Amino acid sequence: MALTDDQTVEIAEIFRLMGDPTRLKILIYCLDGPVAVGDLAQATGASQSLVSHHLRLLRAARILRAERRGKKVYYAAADDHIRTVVGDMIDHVAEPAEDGED
Amino acid sequence: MALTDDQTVEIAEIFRLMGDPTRLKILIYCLDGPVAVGDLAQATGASQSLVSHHLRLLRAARILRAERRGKKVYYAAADDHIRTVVGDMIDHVAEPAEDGED
DNA sequence: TTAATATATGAAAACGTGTTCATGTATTGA
DNA sequence: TCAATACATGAACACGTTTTCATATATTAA
Repeated sequence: MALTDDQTVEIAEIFRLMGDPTRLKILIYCLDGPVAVGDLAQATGASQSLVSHHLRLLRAARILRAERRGKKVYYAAADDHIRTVVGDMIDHVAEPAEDGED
Repeated sequence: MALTDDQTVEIAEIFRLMGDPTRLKILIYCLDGPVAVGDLAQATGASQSLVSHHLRLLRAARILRAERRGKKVYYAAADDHIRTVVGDMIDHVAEPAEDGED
């Protein structure tokens, strides 16, 4: 599986966006279904403004997608790859360390 | 699957480390087996010093593990979760975009 | 021990990112 | 239209990170 330089940079960009605790919390809350911005702010403990800023980045990278219903805007994971990647990482952290580490 | 705050921060840290193009290139080259530092520098086009700095971070986070053989030090992915996460992400980028995006 | 090769590390420069605050836009209901 | 709710955005501050350069450590061979 050979990647172009652009593809590598694209993947790095997605990982980078997942690499901030506030953004990752937002993302995890969105994994199981659409969540409104206000609810994300409350769940994460971050300000509404900060959540919106992060949501814009996650949306631009196609990690989340937005859908307006009336006054509220609901965000959800863009696709199953995102869910799988985060799920794998959760497994990685949950699992006891493997043999031979330092 | 509920995560503690510490676990969320730990996962974010791993994603963050994968989120730099130079580091991600290093990581991808290490996915299929141990690679020496000098070879990583040549493959990525980064300086030996920069590669070493990045390797230290990847090692500290248990994303890569090091093994010395004579003068050379070989780095490889620490476990299968790492391989799986990167593999999923490669699929994500390779796949055509899903329906309904903007 | 000395030289050569391979890797690691400390400090500083250059650059980028997360967060807050104030304000703007969109939607609904009266 | 006016007020209220929900979300988005621009600017600026504060902070952290990537990278380079010089130098140090480890291993092997002579």
